Amino acid sequence: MLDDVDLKILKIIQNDAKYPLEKISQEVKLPKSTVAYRIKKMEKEGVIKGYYTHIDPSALNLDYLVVTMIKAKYGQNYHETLGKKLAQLPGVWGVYFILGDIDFIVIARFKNREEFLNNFLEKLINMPEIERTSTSVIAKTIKETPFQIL
Amino acid sequence: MLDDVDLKILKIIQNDAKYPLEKISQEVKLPKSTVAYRIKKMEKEGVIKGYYTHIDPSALNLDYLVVTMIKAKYGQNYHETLGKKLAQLPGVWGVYFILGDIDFIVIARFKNREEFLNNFLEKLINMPEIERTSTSVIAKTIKETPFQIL
DNA sequence: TTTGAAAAACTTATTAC
DNA sequence: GTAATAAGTTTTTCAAA
Repeated sequence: MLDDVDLKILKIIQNDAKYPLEKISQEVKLPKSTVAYRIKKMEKEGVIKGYYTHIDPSALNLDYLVVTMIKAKYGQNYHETLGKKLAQLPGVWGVYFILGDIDFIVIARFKNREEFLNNFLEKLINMPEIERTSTSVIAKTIKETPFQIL
Repeated sequence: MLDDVDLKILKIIQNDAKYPLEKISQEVKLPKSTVAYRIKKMEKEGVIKGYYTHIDPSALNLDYLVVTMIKAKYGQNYHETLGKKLAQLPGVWGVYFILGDIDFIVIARFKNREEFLNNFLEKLINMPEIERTSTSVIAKTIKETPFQIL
């Protein structure tokens, strides 16, 4: 479905969404219009899902990061509803459903401990689908490049 | 440092890096040149760290996702060196240093179980700084929007 | 730091192959 | 799917406030 040229294009734009068509065309040695055609096609097919601006969280004082492990209560569709609820909590950017002793890993960002407690942990406690939770504070983000996949 | 207009601009472009200046200028009710000036300023100051293309990992068959918990051996600068080593492993996009029983949480993406074993786990095993590891397979990514912070 | 206008750069549309 | 050109947009520059 994707050939080498597509991959080369993706590799170029994944870290620089505004990289000019002209330069891409030089690097892949195809005319601008062809590169444009291929990019549009990948957008339509869902290979390219969007173009994001990477904003430094620290600039907004979002320096209180946490990872929370969640075990859901055993029951019918607890996982389904709980996953959705977790994804909607303010500050939460990552919700992963995993196989094992824990059911969910949630990664979230807050301004400070108070916001974490009031906007997040307080709400977790009131969710009936949750059996237990365990939160760790992230002391340092060493790497965070989810969209760098090539 | 950032005023309401800056925040409004960031909010618009965080999910659409290619949103035209003209439309932004209409929405914040300031001329294009002013909006351009502010964006450039935020780029220089590091508030805006880049523009990424969101590529669907499934399009590249990167559907084997894992979360690995790592405990480092007790020692001098094990954490520092280990953190760097983990960040360089292929497939790894998230490395978080946490406070608690575990030292690192690593999130990575592979094509299949074999690539995970050969390119990742095999290498972990050979790192002398590691005390023990525990890996969970992510059954479902419910949310993953690290750069959506506004 | 803001602004408007002009220039430069970039993207899209069109057509043909 | 590729390619060339033309048309249309968007971004950048710049002098002035």
